[in-house]
Amino acid sequence: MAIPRLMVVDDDPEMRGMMTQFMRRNGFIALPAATEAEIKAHLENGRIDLILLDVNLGDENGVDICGRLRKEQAVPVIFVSALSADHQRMAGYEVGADDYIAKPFNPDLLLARVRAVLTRTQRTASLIYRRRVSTFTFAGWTYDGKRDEVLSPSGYQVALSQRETGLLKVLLANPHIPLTREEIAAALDVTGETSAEATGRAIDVLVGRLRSKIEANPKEPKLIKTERGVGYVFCTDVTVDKS
Amino acid sequence: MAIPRLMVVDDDPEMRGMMTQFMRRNGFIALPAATEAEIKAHLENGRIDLILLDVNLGDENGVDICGRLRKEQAVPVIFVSALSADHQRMAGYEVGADDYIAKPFNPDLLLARVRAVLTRTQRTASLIYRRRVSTFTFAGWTYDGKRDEVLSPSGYQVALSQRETGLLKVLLANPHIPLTREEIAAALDVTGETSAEATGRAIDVLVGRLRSKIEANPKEPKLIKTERGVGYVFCTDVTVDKS
DNA sequence: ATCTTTTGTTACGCCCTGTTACCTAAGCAT
DNA sequence: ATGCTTAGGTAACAGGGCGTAACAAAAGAT
Repeated sequence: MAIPRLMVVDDDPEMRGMMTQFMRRNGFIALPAATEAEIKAHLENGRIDLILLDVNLGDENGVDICGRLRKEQAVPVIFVSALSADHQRMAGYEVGADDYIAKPFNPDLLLARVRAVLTRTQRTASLIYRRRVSTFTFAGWTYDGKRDEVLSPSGYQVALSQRETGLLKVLLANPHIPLTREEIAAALDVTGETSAEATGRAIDVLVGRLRSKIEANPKEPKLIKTERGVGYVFCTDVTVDKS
Repeated sequence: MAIPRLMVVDDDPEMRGMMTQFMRRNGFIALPAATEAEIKAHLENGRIDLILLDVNLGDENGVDICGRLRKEQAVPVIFVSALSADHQRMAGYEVGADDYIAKPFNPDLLLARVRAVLTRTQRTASLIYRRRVSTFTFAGWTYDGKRDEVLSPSGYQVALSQRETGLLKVLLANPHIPLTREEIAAALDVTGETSAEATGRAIDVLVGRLRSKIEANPKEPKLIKTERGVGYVFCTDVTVDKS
């Protein structure tokens, strides 16, 4: 994909310049901004893949700005703060920040988080538009990419519901990558398996149903593992035979 | 196909700009408009594939405008409204809106709806104007494009009713594309097989009858699949031998 | 006019899917 | 270890979508 375009928002000129330079030196396009007006200007002037947002912007509050941004468009935001107090962290997450990092930060850690958020959002995007018909193989199982059924290692046909197939597709597209329930729900909605906003424990139940069909022992899942506090991972290699 | 050209109609400059930018960033051509005059100007200056229309346009009412637009030309319209009241929603649909979304909206959801409407209208258009007489082959079956019968893979003649033939034509014209019951009904009426507005479960029954004639095992359809909550798909490649 | 064929409607039942509730397992502090 | 708290598994339930048999209405055919 194209070079990621970041926006660095900080009212302290020195910090702002430092971070901008740092991100540029590491291969990103970085645009500095100090005020909400500048943020908006940048957002209107071109694609922005990620915002590094200082929590403390003098008169303006970064958390509030983030809240407003997230209501309008889905730009990923990483909070940067000099105050590593936990309640701040919480406030940030509730508004919909994608991550949080405290000043002074380890530059490598910042890079890692930025890349993580970028690949995460990229992932969902790639997931959404992936519609190719291919045959997938995992742990002896086969899925032909279109039918609502899988072939077990012993060659048995196992019928899946549409929703289960959708979940399987999402997992197959993201092997070894832990997916949150929100990501799964979003992918299922957009890929058009069915509509319906995911509320409550729907994903848990769905995972359970799929496990009961493709796991040898659903009590001890080998394919779809639970990442406690995070979500689910499909922890098997997947080979794709394009057709 | 060409890049879709959208028109964003909203009297709030901020909202208008934001939505315009957002659609542009996602690969569309987006033209902002605030008044009915601007709408008309844009419509006259070039092709418009879809209008995102704010319901509340100060003095003018979006619903009224939509009604006038639809009388003149068949531009798809998605309503955007800050008021998610149901009667508003209904009013929108009755005028002929193609979809409806409430502010503040999930950007991904908006994108999904826009894409859905665009492919839907593109599809029906191709469906309506396809009238050529050709011979179609699918999964060993043959349909000569005019008679009310098909030849089975083993060469048997299977008589179809007019309505069943119409459904088959619609499906043949749209392989691998899920069609809603409304789309099917509309296509059946427009292609002139018979008239009659589709009410209730007519399409379901019709699909069932066609399945019983051309599916080896109607209980496990291989040709006409059900897309739960959506409609039906003809999931077989179709070859067309022009005559 | 009567019979036959086509086509839409209704009703019933099955299956899919999200919600709820309860229980167990995993952390965590003491 | 023991008890407490919370996340996750899952059975049971409910609502709704879909297949389809049976009926009714409409259109031809004889």
